[in-house]
Amino acid sequence: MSETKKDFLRAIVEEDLKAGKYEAVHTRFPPEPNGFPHIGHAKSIVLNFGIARDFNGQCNLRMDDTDPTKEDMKYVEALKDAVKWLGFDWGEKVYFTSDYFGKLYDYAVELIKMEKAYVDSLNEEEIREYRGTVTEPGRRSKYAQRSVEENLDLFERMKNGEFAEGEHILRAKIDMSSPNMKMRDPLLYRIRHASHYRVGEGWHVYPMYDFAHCLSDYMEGITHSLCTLEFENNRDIYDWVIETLGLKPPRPYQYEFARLNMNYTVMSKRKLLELVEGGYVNGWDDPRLPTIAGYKRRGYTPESIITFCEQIGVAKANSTVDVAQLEFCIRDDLNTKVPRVMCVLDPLKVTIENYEGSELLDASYYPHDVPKEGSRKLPFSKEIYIDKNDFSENPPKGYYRLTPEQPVRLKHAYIIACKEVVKDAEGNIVEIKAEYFQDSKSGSDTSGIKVRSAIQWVNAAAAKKVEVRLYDRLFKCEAPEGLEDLNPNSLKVIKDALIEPAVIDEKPDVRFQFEREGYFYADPIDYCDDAPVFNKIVGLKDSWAKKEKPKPKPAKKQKQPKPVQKEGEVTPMSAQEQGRYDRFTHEFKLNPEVANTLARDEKLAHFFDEAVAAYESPVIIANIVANDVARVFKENGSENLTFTPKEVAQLAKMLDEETISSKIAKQVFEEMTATGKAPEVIVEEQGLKQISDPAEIAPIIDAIIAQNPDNVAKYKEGNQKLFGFFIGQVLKATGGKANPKVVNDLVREKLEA
RNA sequence: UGGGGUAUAGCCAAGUGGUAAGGCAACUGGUUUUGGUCCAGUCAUUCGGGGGUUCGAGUCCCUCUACCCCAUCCA
Repeated sequence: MSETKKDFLRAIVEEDLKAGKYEAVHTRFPPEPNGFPHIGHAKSIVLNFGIARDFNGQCNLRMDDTDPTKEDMKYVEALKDAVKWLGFDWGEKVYFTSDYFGKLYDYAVELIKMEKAYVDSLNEEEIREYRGTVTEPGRRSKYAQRSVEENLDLFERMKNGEFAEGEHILRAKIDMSSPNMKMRDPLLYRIRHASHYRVGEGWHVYPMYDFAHCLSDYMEGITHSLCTLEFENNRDIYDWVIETLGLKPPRPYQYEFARLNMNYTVMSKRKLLELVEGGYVNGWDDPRLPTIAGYKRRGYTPESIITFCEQIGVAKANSTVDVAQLEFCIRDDLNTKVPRVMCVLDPLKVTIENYEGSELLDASYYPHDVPKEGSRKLPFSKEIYIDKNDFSENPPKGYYRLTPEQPVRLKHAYIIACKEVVKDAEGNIVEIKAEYFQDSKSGSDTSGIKVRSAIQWVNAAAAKKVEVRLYDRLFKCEAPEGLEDLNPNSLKVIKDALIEPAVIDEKPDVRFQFEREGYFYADPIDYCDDAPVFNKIVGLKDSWAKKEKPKPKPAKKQKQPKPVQKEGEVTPMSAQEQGRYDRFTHEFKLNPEVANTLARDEKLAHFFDEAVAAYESPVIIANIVANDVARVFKENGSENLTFTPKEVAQLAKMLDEETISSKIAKQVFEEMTATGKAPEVIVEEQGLKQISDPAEIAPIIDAIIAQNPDNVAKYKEGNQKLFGFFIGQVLKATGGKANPKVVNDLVREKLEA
């Protein structure tokens, strides 16, 4: 395992491995081949293959192809391409759920024989109706009573194609009134007289996801089956199938994580398809799309996508990642990799009136801070082009580029100054007449002229014309709903940009940084030397653009008077609960909150009463019961307790008599729930008696203070938070046994001294 | 509405009772022949709200709120 922080899934894997639950980890990436993979798939690929790599395990690539009406070989190829492009290896072969149709069928037959599955003959509408709703239980179909023989016969005839689609269906016999809708006799097999893209015509029944997936995982020896959050409710079926079939361990377990969402784009198959089929973009590999093919065509590197997936982490909270995070990853990757060249997107002619002849300038492909070798020759002469943005007749404040008063350096060449601005009839600037300073040549500048910026340029005679495709976000708002949110300016094509000749003649790379513009990629499909085409991958960060037109700040975050949250109504207590509450507050003088917790929970209240009967210290006992015991009840249920009310009373007694501190009491209670030992025994065995003697504690505090001079200083400067740090250190040094009250007093005394 | 989940900065996200990690974004300043990179620094008295337990709570207990998922013969 690398030094990178572990996400919760890796933590589970590590623990399972350590506990010897499995010999090795085995994951799988299981897409349905019914659409093109996008960056959300990349997250899953990086996760599944990444875990396998980190723990020296394996990851299968499996096509989950159980719906013959939707799947296609072209998607299989696209999925394979995506995994390969990202640099992962699926080993010997690609797995297909459709390869298991035979075995799956046998498992279904087994379920029928166990009377755990039946052929239902309700129609679609009836099935829906019988299922009930989220608040009302469903009811079972009368066909659930069919005999094993009849079910076997029917199921076989379903397979043989003797029935029409929808006439019969195979269902698991679970529980039609389960609070989990997914468990109300889920559908296992449906009749489809369709040709499957891989297995062809042989089958007339096809397994459903919930039946096929868990068994496919099992048959492949998968250990950790990772899927997205929307399958949380399906986990019960996953476990039911494996358990009911009595499959031998080791068996796989399902874990869920949040799927990737990103702002300014859409990720759902349906919406992506709408964009492609509606012609809003140019195919599945349109560089504006979040598809893998799109990123690839745009010029993103697989490394940058992988880094992105690793950076965003894996968790269970639904979230939307800022696309700026992805853009950072590709900039960061390309910065140290690609050559810098000069391209003028919006040319403005500059004639250097005092320059005669021509020369070839030496120009490194990489800046001083990129440790790579390589250079080209830059032809220079009288007529050049610069970008229109790099000249301003009436410059705004803070403008560093060329103006009538301000000279500028031509990158790798000379410093020039504007002599005259030539305009057309409408007043548009069409040309700049300039002069150059002979002794300002790049690398041997003795002119002493200070310029604020160096701009890109191309030689008019030698430059090549190129098409440049500028991509912006596909949608204009962060959380697009539909087509109406499309950004009308997401694609801007510049037909006549000018680029320095070496890019075409020497081809030092396929990706470039166009100096001061951004990163660009020679389009892998449309590019040819006679008509070069470059895609903009991502722009450079541009702090000038931000300064020039600051974004409308989203309403400065001013201290708002915290929005008062509406409190919902608390359900009133029943008469019995009210009675208990009154008794607890009056007879035992319990804190109202604690009394409330106890009174509302029958089992806790009972436990409390029994404990108080054993040792009359109601307040302490109530606190333990309402907090710690309540936790155990919540986690493990109130049956099969490993401790008794009497033992809790004993624990309270030790607390009451100050034999142990409340911190140690928690620890002892943990031990009681884990081992079932009596509290006195635990305290005795582990020597947990509280240390209250200041003489014993003081030297420890002195040592801690001596070891942490920095923190002592910070504390004295007023950092009150550090007080807790010192207490923590002292308690740690004493194994938690020091009396925290004594420690508090002593530490304060010594620190203030 | 029954059930299952989730909530830590503008966006992700660590954190298993003892000083609120890290990345992105943003903002200072320095270096710079890219308004890039790099470097230095700033950016949560507080973890959805309210109570409780504790010497000490983002972490334990109670409660409320908001959002997501489930009633496809899709996966």
